[in-house]
Amino acid sequence: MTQRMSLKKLAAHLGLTEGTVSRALNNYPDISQKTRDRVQQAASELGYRANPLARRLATGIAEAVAYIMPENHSTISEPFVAQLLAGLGETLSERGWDLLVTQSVSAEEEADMLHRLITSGRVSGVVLSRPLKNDARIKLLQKAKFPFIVHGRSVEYQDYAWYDVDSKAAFVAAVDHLVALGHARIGFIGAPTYYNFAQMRLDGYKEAIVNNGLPVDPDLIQITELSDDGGELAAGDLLDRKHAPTAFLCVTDTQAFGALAAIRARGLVPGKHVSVIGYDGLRFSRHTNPPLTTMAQPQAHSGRLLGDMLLAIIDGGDPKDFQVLRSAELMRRKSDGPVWVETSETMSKTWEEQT
Amino acid sequence: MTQRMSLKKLAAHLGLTEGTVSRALNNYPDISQKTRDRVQQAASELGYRANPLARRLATGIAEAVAYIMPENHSTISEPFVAQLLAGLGETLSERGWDLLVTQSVSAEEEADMLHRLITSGRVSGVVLSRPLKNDARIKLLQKAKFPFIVHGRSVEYQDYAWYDVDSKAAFVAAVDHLVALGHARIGFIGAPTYYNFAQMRLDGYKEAIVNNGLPVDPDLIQITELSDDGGELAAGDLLDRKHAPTAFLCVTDTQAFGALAAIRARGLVPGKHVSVIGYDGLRFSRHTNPPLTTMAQPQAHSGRLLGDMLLAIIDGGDPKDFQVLRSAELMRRKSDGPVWVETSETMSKTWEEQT
DNA sequence: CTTGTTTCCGAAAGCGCTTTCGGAATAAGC
DNA sequence: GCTTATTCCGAAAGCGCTTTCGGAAACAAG
Repeated sequence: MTQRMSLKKLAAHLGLTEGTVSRALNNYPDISQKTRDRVQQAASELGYRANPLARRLATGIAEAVAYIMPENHSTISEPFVAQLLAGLGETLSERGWDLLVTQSVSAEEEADMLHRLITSGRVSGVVLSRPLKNDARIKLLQKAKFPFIVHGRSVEYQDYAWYDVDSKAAFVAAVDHLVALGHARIGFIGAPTYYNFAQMRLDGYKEAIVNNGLPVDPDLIQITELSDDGGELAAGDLLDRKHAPTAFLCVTDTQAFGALAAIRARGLVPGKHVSVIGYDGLRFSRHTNPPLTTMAQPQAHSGRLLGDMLLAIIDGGDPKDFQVLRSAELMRRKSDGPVWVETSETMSKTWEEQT
Repeated sequence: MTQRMSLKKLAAHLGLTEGTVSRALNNYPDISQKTRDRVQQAASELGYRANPLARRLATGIAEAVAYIMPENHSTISEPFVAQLLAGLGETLSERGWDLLVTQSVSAEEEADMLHRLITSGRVSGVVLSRPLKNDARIKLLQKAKFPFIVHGRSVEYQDYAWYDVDSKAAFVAAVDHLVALGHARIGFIGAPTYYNFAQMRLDGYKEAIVNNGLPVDPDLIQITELSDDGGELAAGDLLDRKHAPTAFLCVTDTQAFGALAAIRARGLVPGKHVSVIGYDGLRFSRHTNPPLTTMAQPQAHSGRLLGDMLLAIIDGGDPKDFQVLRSAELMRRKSDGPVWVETSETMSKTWEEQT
């Protein structure tokens, strides 16, 4: 362990040329089996490992992939990035590749950052997350013909690879579920619709409302920020109105946490007086008060899956062949229930007075 | 944008030598101000950016840092890795450096992985997290004289850089708080003590118990896994005993979630019949039932801090000069309260019957 | 035994940058 | 005006590996 082993030293030790040793190690066909074995054994005995930087420069293959973290890290909105990174890292390490993590400061800066990243040669592929409705990053990557995959879908999703959960269908199911419970005034707590996932969930909500013969009431739709506070504010606002909704559908579990808080703060009990359903299926959601009913997305091996798909594309696969849509499932806990029927006594009272 | 700009082309364009252009761009003193300006302007006009791989190979500086993710990603035990990564990434990107993320499969493999990582030249520094009591990784890095910083402390923490929260003191404070509320039988729900943080918290607990003139009862100490389920099992076990504790101290908020569940499952109300205090101060903890009282650690800019310290060490700073200890604060919510005094009626009844 | 094939390895040119060294050109010193 | 210092740039040798090309040696074919 005096000095790091180098190809040159290995070659000298074997009485061979650097080029020959290199080809022997990389299983070139023009090396006899005998010397190949000799070289590989010596390499492992001396603990030789090619310097990745040198190899990458020589081959032009970065042997690394970048994960672009979504912004909004100030909220608890990213409970699964650790899981996703673990999965990604697992796939990559099997190939000996590196996983880079980057994060943009602003949206405009992000395109710039991404451009620098892919032209710098540091990575051979990119995984994007939480795409916008009309995402400049996707356009950029497509134009550059750079391998990438996106976690989620943008509006036009024909031509690139993605992994997503059908949250529109999930919201349809959630609305249907609530309607079946007798709810007719269902509040929607959403996120800015430049996020395509927010748009899709809103679409699902509206579609299902209509299909159930209910009116789409714009007053019942609140767009707010992706945090518990956002959810609390939005739900509170809706609850304080004349015709408060009897149920809430939230775009994320995190917002649903806030909605629960808003309901409790008004002396009502979630799941009894007012229902709320979240989306995500965070492990944590079972601990809320009451335990949150939510549309759980299968996030088990999404990291691995994304990694495998990206590698396949880097290897020359057609991105169009890599589009997988999973579906979410209603995980019923305690925050939903039949619409609260007011008794004759309580009929004329306000919520507050009922406590 | 036909072909990526190279030093060679830039040099040709300027009628200069590659070496000269390189030195001009890197502000070497042996380049006249005039040509330096000329070069730098041309470079920015033509959008030239040095190829990082080539630069790294030539200089021997990896311009990258690795974050070793803690294992246990199956639990929700790592809610802040996203935040930490964001902070780290921010610091690094200001310098144009990369952030690598790796994760080990097994503990033994980790030492190997780490050794390969630091000898491969891919990174200039490493940030470790959640050190074990006697951490082989730290020894390895020290022996190799490789720049690193650890998030948390190991047993011997004189000679290297670390950032940690004084969780021992936090547990002393928590015990004092509970004792002041009249609690004399305080259960401790801990984690395997090969994690040094688990050991330190246990030490704090024991020390405070003794200082308060109470007996350290081994039966009150449960070591379990770092998850909500672990906490629930451990708390349940304790609650079902003859002399159940009147309060729980949990090593993490996540475990505390489980403890709350165990208490509620037995028809008791946390914060009234049985107190529980967690540790971490997760944002999420305000949403439990009831809202969790916890020792909140300042995790605001830990990522940035770790990054800055590591860079300073890489720049030649003495690791011993980079040791910062923050303290946690009691964040009182609703899961703690004075010890439950049984009335004469309930005196002889069991917990279950009281509901 | 010659000619034509294969097999296998050496030589050398990169990959795109950095950095040391030496020397021409210019400025300073007397 | 000549010597001694400075200033500034060119030349060249790496960094540690890969990959193409050509040719000597070994083999097969006639």
